Amino acid sequence: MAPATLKDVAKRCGVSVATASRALNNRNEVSPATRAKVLKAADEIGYVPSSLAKGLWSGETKVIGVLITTIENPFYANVVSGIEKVVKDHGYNILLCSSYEEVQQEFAALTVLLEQRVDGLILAPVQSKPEVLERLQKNNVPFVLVGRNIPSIESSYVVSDDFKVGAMAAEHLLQQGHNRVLFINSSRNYSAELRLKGFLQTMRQHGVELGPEWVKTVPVHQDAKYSLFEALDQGLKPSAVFCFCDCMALEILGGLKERSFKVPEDVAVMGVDNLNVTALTDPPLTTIDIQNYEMGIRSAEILLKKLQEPETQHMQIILPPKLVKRNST
Amino acid sequence: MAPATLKDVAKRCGVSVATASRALNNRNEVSPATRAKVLKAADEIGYVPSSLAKGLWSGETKVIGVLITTIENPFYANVVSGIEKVVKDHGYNILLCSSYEEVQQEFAALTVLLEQRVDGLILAPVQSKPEVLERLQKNNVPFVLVGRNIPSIESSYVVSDDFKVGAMAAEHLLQQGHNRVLFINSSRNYSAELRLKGFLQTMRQHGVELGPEWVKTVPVHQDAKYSLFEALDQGLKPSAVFCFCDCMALEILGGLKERSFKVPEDVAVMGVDNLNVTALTDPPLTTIDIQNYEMGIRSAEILLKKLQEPETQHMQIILPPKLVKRNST
DNA sequence: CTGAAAGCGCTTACAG
DNA sequence: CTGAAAGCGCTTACAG
Repeated sequence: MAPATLKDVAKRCGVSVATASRALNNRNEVSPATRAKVLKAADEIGYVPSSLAKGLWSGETKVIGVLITTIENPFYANVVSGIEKVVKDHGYNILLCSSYEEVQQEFAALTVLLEQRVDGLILAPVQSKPEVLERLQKNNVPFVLVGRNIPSIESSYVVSDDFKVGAMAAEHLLQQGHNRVLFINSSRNYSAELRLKGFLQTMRQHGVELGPEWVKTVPVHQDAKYSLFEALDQGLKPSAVFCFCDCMALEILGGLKERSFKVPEDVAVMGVDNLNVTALTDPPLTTIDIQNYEMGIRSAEILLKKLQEPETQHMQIILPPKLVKRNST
Repeated sequence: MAPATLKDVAKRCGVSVATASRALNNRNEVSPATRAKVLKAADEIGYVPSSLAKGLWSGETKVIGVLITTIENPFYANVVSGIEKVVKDHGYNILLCSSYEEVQQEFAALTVLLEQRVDGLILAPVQSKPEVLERLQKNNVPFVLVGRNIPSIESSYVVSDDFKVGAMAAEHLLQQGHNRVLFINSSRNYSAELRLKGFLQTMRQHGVELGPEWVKTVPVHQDAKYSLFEALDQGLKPSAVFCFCDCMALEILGGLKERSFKVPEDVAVMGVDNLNVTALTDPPLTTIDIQNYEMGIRSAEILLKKLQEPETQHMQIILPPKLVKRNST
């Protein structure tokens, strides 16, 4: 049985759909008696207005698309949670899509989001190429990048100072006496590029030149520990491992355990994201806090502003990273 | 600028909207030449069909509502990930809502989901009362419960054998020599009730009678460690703590650390969910695997079946729990 | 204060 | 094979 319609409500209390609509939307042209009658009828038959019909008319769906790599990464769970907190208060809902770090899936998800006529979009793009954003611009959908920027295109974004993240890690590890540092990096998104750049440059400034064998890019859908194993099997003897994110750092912790390395005595490990659990791992993980939740909050705020005032200038927020020293380094 | 419409496409290549529609939907009444012309025009102006208009016509939105407590709990991240994997392959998308364990927010989210005319719903209900489900039934929306059942109403669900989860924990802890076990439980959802029942009954069967002071219910939005502190401050001397879920167990681990208890020497700890991180905590956490991801998969499969064959009987799946013994007990 | 009518963007009988 | 028309469930000028 199809859901009740406005027509059903109108019929039940003997008014026109126009009047029923006005009564339910609290327009002031309706007499109190009529309004009461309509509300009662609507309640009795459990009427719930259709966002589809409303959206078709108004041009807005009250739905925000959120396109991330995967919600299984607690970093994004934190971000999404921040987004949700903000948009919910303004009557918006979240349509969640995942790219799983695959360009193709990202593109497919984007199509879905456009079909659903989301009012706006918050996304963490898979790669640093502009195709996806160009499509969004072409379709005139307001969007905000979160966590990762795409440098070749003008847009709003909320990111961490990723160059500094890399530099900060290098400085910390150098200070702890490490110069044989393996960098376990993500695939080619811009944040990964910047962190690498900051990391290598800082190492170099301190006289440590790391060849390409010291940088491993983890293939999508693969446990980071295999990248570590690959390095070890190639004869590398890292005294520390710096990971693109805590998720990878946890995998590295697992890999080191498997190969009977002690952390931090044999090998130090550090990550990025300051996930909740990192305070409780064995050993507690040194990491860099990049304000995950805050990123979600800010990106949502910017998007809402764009929705309210379409002429808003692009806004760029770069949050300062903060070292969280624990016992893994 | 509003998105391109079918009318725009039709105008651009000089056909009627009817023909344009048929060409784009691969209906076989269209001549190849016309079809090509239409597809070209659609591509040129970046036409993306409106799900709103389609949905209004067809009565289906291709959107599945997912209503959980919070995506920040990795258990639900796993579940949602499983759901997503299944529904995506069938052209469905996920509208994600959170209740934050509040009845009121759950109800509000439900309204939103109904307004958006989701084709179906997968939810982890906040409490074990039937109001929410009655509303769904009244609105004739197919739904599947995941993780938590509501016993007073006939429905489809995918859950763990929660009584057994509690019993299993009790048996394991008894076997390790514990009879002063503090149960840190969730608020009154049915899984929590069942786990408690299984736990207490098994303890009793082994001659261990635990008074109500040995069961603490964690208030919503509060770190579980405070419930532990409360018990300790009341003079309880637990030799072990069993937690409703790993999230709480992690918080307990934190609390014990804070109060300088050694785990498992001073106090043993165990949780439920077998979250990824539990293998890497200090110490690695003993837990019970309840097949989080699989729950998502199965619940989505059932929902899809209901969508395809509305007359499908209710289906109940009770997955067997499995003890994962690590070093925290 | 209320109703009939038009229209939001689609799809599909119904004619031709 | 193609088009004009009706309708999905709403909202809002336009009359009255």
